Amino acid sequence: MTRTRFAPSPTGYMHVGNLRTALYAYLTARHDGGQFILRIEDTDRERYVEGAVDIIYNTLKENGMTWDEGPDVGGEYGPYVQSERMGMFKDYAEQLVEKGMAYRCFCTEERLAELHEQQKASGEAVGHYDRRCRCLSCEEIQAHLDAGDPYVIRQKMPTEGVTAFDDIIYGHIEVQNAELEDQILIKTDGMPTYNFANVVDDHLMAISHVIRGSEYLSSTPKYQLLYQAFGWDVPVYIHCPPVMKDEHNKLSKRNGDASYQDLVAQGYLSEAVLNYLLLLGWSPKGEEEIFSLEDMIKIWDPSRINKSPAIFDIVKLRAINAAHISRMSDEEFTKLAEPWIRQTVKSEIDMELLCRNLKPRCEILSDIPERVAFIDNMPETIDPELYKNKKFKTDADTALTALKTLEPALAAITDWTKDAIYEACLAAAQKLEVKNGWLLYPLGIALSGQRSTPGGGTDLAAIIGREKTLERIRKAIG
RNA sequence: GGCCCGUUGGUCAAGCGGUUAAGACUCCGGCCUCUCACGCCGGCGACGGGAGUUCGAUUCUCCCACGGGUCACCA
Repeated sequence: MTRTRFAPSPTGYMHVGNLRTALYAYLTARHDGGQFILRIEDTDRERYVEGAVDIIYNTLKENGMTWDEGPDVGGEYGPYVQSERMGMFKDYAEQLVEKGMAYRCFCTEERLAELHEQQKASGEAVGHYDRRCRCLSCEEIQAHLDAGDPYVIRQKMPTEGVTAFDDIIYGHIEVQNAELEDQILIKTDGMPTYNFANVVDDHLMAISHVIRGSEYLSSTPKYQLLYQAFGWDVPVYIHCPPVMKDEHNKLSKRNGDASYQDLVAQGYLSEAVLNYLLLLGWSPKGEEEIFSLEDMIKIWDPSRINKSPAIFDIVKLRAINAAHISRMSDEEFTKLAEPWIRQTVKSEIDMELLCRNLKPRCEILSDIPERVAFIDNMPETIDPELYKNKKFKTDADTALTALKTLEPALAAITDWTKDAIYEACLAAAQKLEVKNGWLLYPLGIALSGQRSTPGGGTDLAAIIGREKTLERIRKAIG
């Protein structure tokens, strides 16, 4: 049974790299018909941010990623909040001590610091604990214990040989055991270190696939040895490369890079963000790139995750967002777009027609307010240059003629609809023996005061209504 | 610095010994068209470097360069 977990720390907004990891874990579980578990790793009180857990819940929910077990929904492997599990780890570490795979270390922080200085001075391999307490006699240990000396429990690493593991993405990786430090499992306060808690939790929760960032690649051999020491089955490892801001820097909330929440606030669709994230570091087998979450579950294959870091490209995200918008129904789009339109347009308009015209013209929702602002706010004067169009051979002079022709023709319309307006304009053009564009291009300019508009002249007329249309034409005629 | 990992156009990427080295985004043309956009057609643009192995390397091996990660009683 495939069981994956997403184990975020509640430290604030969810950044996109994190969301991507959640997605990959979710997809791996769902593709196999397995379970997706949410575990909150909140033991770092320093970085804990109030409300961050809700952000995690909401982000996953907004994206349709449901979890089968978690703090809020429970499950048979709980509790799912790490801080509530803290008491259970010491026993596991003691088991290892009894097996001779771990040992108590009574070295003080001062000695460790001293050791570090010495190592630095002598130029030998820095950082590693010298394993002094590894060969303490029973009597010595008992003496320390009797004296009530504080101690940590360290993992006893093999001194020779290699430890190997297999990663779905990176393949077979081997490291020399001599490189490994006797890492601390249980701190002096009796609480586990992250690495230890993580292994025990994953085992206890029966996690079958561990999906996490590639920064854990170098600590995985230690994890591997822990699983072996306990005699537990090792999970399948899937290490994902980081999402980068540029060639050198990881995307992070620290330097204010866009979080998922920021992107949504900027008018990106959550489906599009998720779709983009799917593609950032992973590629589907075929050519199709636009997917719903359901599609993703079907086609997901973790072995196609790329090995190298991927740079986050907002331009591509925009394109994916546009693709999702264009695939929406007009009704759906209208519902989403209306609040954005209403930011700059208060007057009564043909909302449906506007939205139909807007849909293929906006890549993200926040493009909208500025695009439609002309509806309520026309510039005082229209730059005559705008009337120039090479193809239709128009300029300010021809525009004047055109608008003078249009004014009575439009004024005569009783049924103010896009079709009726268009018909009337066509008739006028025929009468004048000119191309439609010659007549209609200036109309769009006169009604909007800008070159780029959501729809042609007749669309605009229908959208803003008869009164405004005639008023603007008359003003343009002067 | 030690160890681990990576390196295909500007970006995301396919490729898994023999290909005119896909595709997407961007950019540039053209078509369509009542503007702009959408759409369609076309174009520019890449295997980090050097040795091997091989009849043949983007693909395998080694070295170098560059980049990333990791070396806590943080998670």
